[in-house]
Amino acid sequence: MSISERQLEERKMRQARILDGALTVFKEKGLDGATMDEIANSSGFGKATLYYYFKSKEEVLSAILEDGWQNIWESLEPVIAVQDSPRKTFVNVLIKIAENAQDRPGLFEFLFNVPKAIKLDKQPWKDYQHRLYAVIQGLLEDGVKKGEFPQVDPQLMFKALGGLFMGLVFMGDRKEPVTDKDVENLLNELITDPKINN
Amino acid sequence: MSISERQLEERKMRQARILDGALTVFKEKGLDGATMDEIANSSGFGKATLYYYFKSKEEVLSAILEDGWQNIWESLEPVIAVQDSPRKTFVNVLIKIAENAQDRPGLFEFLFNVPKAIKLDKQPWKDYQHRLYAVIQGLLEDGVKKGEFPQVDPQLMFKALGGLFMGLVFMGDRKEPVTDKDVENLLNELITDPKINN
DNA sequence: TTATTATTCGAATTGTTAGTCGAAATTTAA
DNA sequence: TTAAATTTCGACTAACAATTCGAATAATAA
Repeated sequence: MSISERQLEERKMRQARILDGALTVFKEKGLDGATMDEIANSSGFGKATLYYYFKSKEEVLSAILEDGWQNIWESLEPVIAVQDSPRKTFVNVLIKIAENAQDRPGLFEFLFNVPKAIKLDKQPWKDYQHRLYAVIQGLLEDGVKKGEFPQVDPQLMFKALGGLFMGLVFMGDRKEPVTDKDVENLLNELITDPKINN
Repeated sequence: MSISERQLEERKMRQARILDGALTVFKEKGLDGATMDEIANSSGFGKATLYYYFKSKEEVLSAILEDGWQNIWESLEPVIAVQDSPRKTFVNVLIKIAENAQDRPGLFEFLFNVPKAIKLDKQPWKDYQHRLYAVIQGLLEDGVKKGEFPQVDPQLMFKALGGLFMGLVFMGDRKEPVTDKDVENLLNELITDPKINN
């Protein structure tokens, strides 16, 4: 008899616990500043135990990113699958991401910001990231084509919205969920010419 | 007789050389990944010599940032001093920054991106950075007040433009200088509603 | 119960790197 | 020319941190 279902589950719990502690330390001390000793402390295990569950420090980091991106992606799939106008789908995607971010504060900022500081390819989470960005790009392009967005180069819009959206979701002390009103406001604020509104 | 003018100058040259090599290594290996041995190699000195010119690795980094920001700021001062419409001044500021960036490729991306990865306060270059951001904010606010920009929350516009501008200056392989046409395009692309143009 | 397997962990090991030392080479100036 | 000052640098040290070791403890199953 090998390991039981329950045992497997508990193992996953312990791994998650380690990942949680690691995230805390990574965020506080940075990727290099974080030590395995601190991660061990912060997650309530002895240092050597970490190596029972993960091959290396790098693998701990990878697991955080892999897990996180997989979660985002899976929560997004149903939203993307719905056939609707590009603009509505786009708004729903942003809302869903914001929901995720609110569920696990800290994790998502990490997910979106850490990659800049990482070199190694063959990181499986990059695949999720690329898929997400491709979907958003696609929605923007379709939306622009159908006149649902201003006739801006979708690339430009992507970058501008990126900055704005990160600000909305990650900054500030907002505790309430992000609504479609919020996202529509974002879009309107970005593209409204005062000569028309005033 | 103490050190001569020429000697002082040569010393500065050597420091600059070290800073150049350090920048290369920092960009390639990251702040923590960069070793003093590599920096020594890359700049053509022995490791111990680095410590003759700088107290520590951290001081090398500080010097890069301090130098860089000071240069930006000093090149910007005359542009800012000119009394003109906020929008024109704003455009000129962006152009001047782009010029700087083209003069020393690599340095400016570093200047604008590294700060996120740094903790320690009392970094004198932060002062330049804050001054620059304050000026830009001020120009946006004045410009919005005078109707030269769309009636957007200047904070939002700041963030959106930040992303776009970085894209314009740092990405791509563009070798020609950034013109006011480019910047005006940027602004127009961002704020133009298709219902008006088409 | 008892043998086997899974889990835990502090101590030891190993490798890495920032920073120091002391001597040598070079430059300066008298 | 030569003594003092400046500059250079390879080898050494000390600290720190990732990873491994090996033994102990706990859970499982027969």
